[in-house]
Amino acid sequence: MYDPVQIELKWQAYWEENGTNQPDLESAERPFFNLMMYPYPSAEGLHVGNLYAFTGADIYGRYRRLRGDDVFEPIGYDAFGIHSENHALRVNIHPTELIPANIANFERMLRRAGLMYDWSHTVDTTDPGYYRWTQWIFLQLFKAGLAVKKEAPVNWCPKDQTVLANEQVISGRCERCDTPVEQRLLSQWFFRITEYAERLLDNLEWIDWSETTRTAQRNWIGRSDGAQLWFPVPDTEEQIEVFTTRPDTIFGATFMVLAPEHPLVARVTTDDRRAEVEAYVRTTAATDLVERRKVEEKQKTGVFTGGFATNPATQEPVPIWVADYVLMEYGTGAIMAVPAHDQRDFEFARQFELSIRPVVSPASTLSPDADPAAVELDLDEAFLEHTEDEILINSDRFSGMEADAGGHAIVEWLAERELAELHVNYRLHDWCISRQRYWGPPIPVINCDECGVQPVPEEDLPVLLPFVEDFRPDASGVSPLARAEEFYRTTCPGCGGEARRETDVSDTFLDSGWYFLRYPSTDFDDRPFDDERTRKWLPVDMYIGGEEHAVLHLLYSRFLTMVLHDLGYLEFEEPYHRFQKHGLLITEGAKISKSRGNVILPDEYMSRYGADAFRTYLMFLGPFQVGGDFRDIALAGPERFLNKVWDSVTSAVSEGRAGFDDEAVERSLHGTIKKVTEDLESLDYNTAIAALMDYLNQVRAEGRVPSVDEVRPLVILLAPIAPHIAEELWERLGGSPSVFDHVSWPEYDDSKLIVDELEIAVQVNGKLRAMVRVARGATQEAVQEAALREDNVLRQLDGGEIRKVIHVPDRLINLVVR
RNA sequence: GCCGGGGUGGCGGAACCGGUAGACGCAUCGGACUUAAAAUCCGUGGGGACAUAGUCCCGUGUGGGUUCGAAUCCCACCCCCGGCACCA
Repeated sequence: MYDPVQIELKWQAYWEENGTNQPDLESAERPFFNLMMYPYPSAEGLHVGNLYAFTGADIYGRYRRLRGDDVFEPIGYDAFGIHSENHALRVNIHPTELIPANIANFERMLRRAGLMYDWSHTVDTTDPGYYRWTQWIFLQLFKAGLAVKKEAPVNWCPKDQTVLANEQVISGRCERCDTPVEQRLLSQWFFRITEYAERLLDNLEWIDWSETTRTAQRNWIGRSDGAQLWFPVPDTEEQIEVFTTRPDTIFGATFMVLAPEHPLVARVTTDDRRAEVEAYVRTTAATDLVERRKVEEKQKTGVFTGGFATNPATQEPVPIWVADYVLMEYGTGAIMAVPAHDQRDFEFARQFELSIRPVVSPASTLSPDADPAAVELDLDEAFLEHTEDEILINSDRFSGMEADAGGHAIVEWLAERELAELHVNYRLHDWCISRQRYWGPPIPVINCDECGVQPVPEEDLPVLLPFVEDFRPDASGVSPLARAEEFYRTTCPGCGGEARRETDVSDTFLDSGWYFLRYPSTDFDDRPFDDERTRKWLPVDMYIGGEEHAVLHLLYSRFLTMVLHDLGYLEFEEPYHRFQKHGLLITEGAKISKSRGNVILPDEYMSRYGADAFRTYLMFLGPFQVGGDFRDIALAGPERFLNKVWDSVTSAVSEGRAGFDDEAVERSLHGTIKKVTEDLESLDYNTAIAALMDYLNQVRAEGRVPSVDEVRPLVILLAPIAPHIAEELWERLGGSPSVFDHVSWPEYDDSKLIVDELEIAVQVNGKLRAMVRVARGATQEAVQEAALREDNVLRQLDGGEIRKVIHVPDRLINLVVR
């Protein structure tokens, strides 16, 4: 009988010895780079969710290989970062010890899962030979003016006295001690990704990605078209700049609101209001961002500054308020408030009894003889929706105009006085890459009192992460590296004087932003990526990964690729030809997580059923791109299926019959090849497996022993999904190993799919009443004649007159009597 | 609130462009083999009515609509999952 574990060990050893999975990176003729998102090597080991994703990607790679491509399928480890560091803190083992052990464990598990990895080209982001080039990329951005240092708020836990990453703040509280988190201003490094916002958005039009992923990126970049407007502050030189998507509503701007951090707050505040305003600003600063943005508590807060600005359209003075519902990091940090047409402004106006002036209304709701420049309206809530016939009202000479056109006219009119211009605003922020942590690549700059910020010379890279026994973040709010004197004390590359190294490390997303560029070039240690290798293998042909990275990782890696392209290092500006997301694996209807205690260990299942059956099951339980429900009882199906495949092929071999003696089986074979080919191409693995099961059921019908020719194609079609058993059976069929080296994908013949006679559905008034056998391509007359010979059809017709006949050739006929 | 995905037997899920709903598999039940069990094989398999083969009615979240014909298209609504969220 079939012993999966033995066979799997045999073939894994064969692949390893013969370099089966290592394409010749120099001379491959049809290079195909099949990439999957590399994992973070957790202490728990390989998660079934990881394996689900890798298996799905691997099947596609193996399929391409059988189609004749030279497939390069590498794997690596995203081993730096907060995840790894936090885990090290929790178990109190130094990451330099913990991470290599985790990686070794991962590699062991990955090797037994039958993945087509080229183990001679792996990447580990914590290897100095890798992060040297991560630092190099930082330097290229620095030199191009795309890496800048500026002040930004960070999350600060006053009890633990440490900086927290956003991921560590759970509903405004520290994940460790539950203390409400505060904001602190720190000087940090940013990559100016906003410079690339438009290009990142434009290219989404043509890259071959899942639609949902492109939509997610579009939303994240968040382009808004509108106008920049300036509200002068009387008796000063100041103007308050605002961004709005509704310049058409400017006549309804009855007050202004500044974010508490806005630089003009102090300037516009009058002396009698100053104490109150400052108190408000201080309170806001002490509240964390997450808490501050909770929208559920509808109560708006804010204070009047005592100051006024001039509405450039009405020339009326409008009061200036400060409120935390205006965010400094979006737009200009100041708004013109139009309570009649913005729900937030409306609520604020109601609460503080500010005036509300409607300026847009559907024409149909106004009385025909009313003057649109003087309409009285009482609103219960802001009027937001757009109607076909909306016109401007109470807007001086623009009243009566269609709203959109009116908005344009208003901007043009104000532009003459340099008080307005059209403007595009993005939700996307610059990418903060500084981390006040230990476990990451040190940011390669040196601060000199004389020369200022100096980049580390490229020949001095890598800046090694020193071993620091106590890697805990501390009260200072700076990286633990700031306590390592032998690390930060250095000399200035400019003047040679005493200087201090940057002690922050960079974000993990910088490590993962370029790892795919490294894979083909891991054998070069004097360059991040070799030009020739890169030209041959990149951009990535197929990238499969989780939707959770739809924005951050996929956006950052697109950005870095564009920058490296602009700097002349890469010929392409988009890193991935095709990206497909995979679905989420759940179990018994619930999300898989450690806290639920329903984590599934692939190791156990692979020992019990073999990697092939486990792979087959994972791909069979639902559509790969949607996900599915893991129930271990259902593993029995794929296990039986592979057993039957084994049984059929081995008995076919011992009987040794060739050819096709059953026309129906041959036809079914061609149908199966067609179906499986199409399904693998579109990643519909569940239905591909169903088609293989179906075919097997047919060749085995009534205890039949199939011929060798009937099962040989089956073995090849199965190879991407269950590679070990396919190798073994291929060898037993007399093929020379590896099946992936010596075989081409079966072709189907359309002419073999044609049947002479088929069953046609007969409907009466749209309801199925009978099936009739007719010749293929039978005419409507012939089909109708056959249908009218059926008792049941005649009974349903009940002698009535046939008023209409719908005939779908080779499929259905519908007789309408009514 | 906004964006995206989804709701089909006891369960996981099929169904191209509107054309035989429930492929394939799991579980169940019945049978064969066996001293017995496991494994294996054969059969059953949405609900209901009349009914021995059969025939009819109902049935793809809910209510309407378009059509000869709707799981599929349109309108309104309910629920679930994921992401974003005071974005001006």
